[in-house]
Amino acid sequence: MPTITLPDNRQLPFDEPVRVETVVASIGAGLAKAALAAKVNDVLVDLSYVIEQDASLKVITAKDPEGLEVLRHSTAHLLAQAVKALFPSAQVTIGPVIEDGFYYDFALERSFTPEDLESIEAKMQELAAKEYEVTRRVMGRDEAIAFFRDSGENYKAEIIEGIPAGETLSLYQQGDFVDLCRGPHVPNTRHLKAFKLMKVAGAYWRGDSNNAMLQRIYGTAWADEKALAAYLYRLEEAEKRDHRKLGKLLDLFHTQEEAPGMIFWHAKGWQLYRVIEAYIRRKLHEYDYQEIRTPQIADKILWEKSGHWAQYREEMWMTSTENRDYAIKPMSCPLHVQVFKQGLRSYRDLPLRLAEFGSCHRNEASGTLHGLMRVRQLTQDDGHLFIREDQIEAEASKLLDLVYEVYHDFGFDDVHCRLSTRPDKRVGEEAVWDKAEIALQQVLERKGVQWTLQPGDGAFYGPKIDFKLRDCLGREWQCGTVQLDFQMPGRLEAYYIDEVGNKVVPIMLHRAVLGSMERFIGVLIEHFAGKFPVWLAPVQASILTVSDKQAEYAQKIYESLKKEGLRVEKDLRNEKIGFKIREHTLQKVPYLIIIGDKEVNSSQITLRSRSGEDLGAMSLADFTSLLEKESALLGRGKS
RNA sequence: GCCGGAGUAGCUCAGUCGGUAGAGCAACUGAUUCGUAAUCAGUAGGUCGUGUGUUCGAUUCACAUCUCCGGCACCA
Repeated sequence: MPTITLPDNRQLPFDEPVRVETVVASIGAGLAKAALAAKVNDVLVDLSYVIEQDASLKVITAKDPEGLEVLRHSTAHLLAQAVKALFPSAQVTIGPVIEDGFYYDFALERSFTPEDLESIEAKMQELAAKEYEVTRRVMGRDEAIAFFRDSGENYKAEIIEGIPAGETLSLYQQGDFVDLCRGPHVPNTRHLKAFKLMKVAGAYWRGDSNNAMLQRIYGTAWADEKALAAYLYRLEEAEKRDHRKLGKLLDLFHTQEEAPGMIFWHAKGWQLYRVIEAYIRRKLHEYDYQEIRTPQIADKILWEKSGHWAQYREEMWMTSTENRDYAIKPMSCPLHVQVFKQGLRSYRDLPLRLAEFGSCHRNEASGTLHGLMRVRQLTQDDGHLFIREDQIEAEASKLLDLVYEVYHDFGFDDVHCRLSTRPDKRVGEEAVWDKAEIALQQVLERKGVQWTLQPGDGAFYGPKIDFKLRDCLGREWQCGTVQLDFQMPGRLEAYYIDEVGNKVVPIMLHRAVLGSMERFIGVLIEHFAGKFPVWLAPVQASILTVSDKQAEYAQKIYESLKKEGLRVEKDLRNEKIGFKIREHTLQKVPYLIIIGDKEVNSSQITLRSRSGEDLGAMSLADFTSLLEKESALLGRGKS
């Protein structure tokens, strides 16, 4: 005799076990039409689920986040159904929901073409319109294996073989299409309307590059056409922020075939770079670092000792001369250890904080290169702290402060923090790893920052905390990192003398705040969509004359602003003022200074903001103090 | 590295079912001196990513290769 409690605390008594859809129908016809699934005692279930005991019930529609997930998941099934209809020899594998959509992986002897995608999508529309009931049934594990083997679905059978014997599995059927799935699913394909197939790509079976490559079709699905259109518009807008596009448009940098994965910084991009570098230098000073500079290349022997050769040989660039092999440095840590090792170190010297804008070369796989985000020559805002064991917490904690402070100054408040633990390929004893992982976790917990665990993702010498920022399409890029290392100083024979005269191997904290300068600038460009705040903007103001007559006065203004240390450009061309404004606005210059006869006569300037606002006439002194005030805000104010 | 797509003027792109290519913007020249997002006219500009092959003839077809784009794997 279940009594069902609705979210508004209304109670519905039933005489016997009842299907969710029956309950929903008794609430109202409109709701019954919109219902996709339900939460019974907070567990997401199908509408066909039978409630036997007293329970709470919440009906899920496409308006709920869970409803959207169900919708997307069912759309993935619809995709598989359409593919099977058009390509009977295709085998289905998995089709999960992802952010903003779903994908489904298929095994097929040939590749899907973009044209195939169109016909598959049309088929999906056609199938959805048939308003198939989506039905659920359970099957024993062994029976399910046989079922999928018989239908030629070997990948599905393999998945089920990984499930413990004796378990029962749920299968979902719509028309003649059956798929193994945990569910829940929409009750009828008529709910699937607003979807679009986005792209086709290769993906390894079970995510392992030793396995066969499957064909993955990505799609997106929404509650209605309007939401779908809004999503597509959002993508279009995001593409306009692409740092590669803006890098060209704003004349910041370029890349070319002869140097894949390496950046040619143009004057404006390099100006931006230098401002960021100068900012970091101020922070290094504030946090008691010593900036150093170490060689670009070093004997292979050093890398063998440090462990890099064994772990990362593939990615290291090599060069040789006079029968000696050298590696171009992929990172600075072994070289910083060499600096630490010069002279005899005392426990009183610790913590010793060394920093370097280290130019590193890594032979990244060709398919991974991506604008500024993934390059083969990168500059880390690198640092290594040599510390005693009792200093771990204090130093790691200070690092978190530094990282969050810096990100805040650049206007990033959406930082994803990850703790990565021991990987398969590693050096060092398990007990040391235990200690290191616990230490980092404790620091995170005491700081009270939000973080997630990434098991197996640590560096080969120790666990790490990573800070990730998102690009305009929502892809995450690792920027800052804090890595605890109990291995490398010992491998490279570094030690200090403790209070009682013993030689002790220091612990090393590797850290980068921005990560790679290149990547950080890439994210920064997209974050601001090229509209850099005044302190970062390569050109802070452009001086535009209305006609030739004001050239001399404009030149004077230009000189005095330059003398103030401001980054200004002048545009004295014989062009209409509207044209000049357009050009400099497209260049996203924060302030335009308009000089006409009026300004010459009153010894003033007229100011226009990047957003098109007329800020009126003012003296040069007023303008410089305005810029100064705004620069002091860094990236924390308006952009 | 793997799967798929792409590479044509400085930029954005059109085009050639095999007969050596075109637009807009930019550049250059001239006219215009014009007050808040494009003044007008003219000129010049490309061995169609690279190599090899097929062909009377290749930017177009084939093969190889490089780079880029989207994923996957990787990411000290």
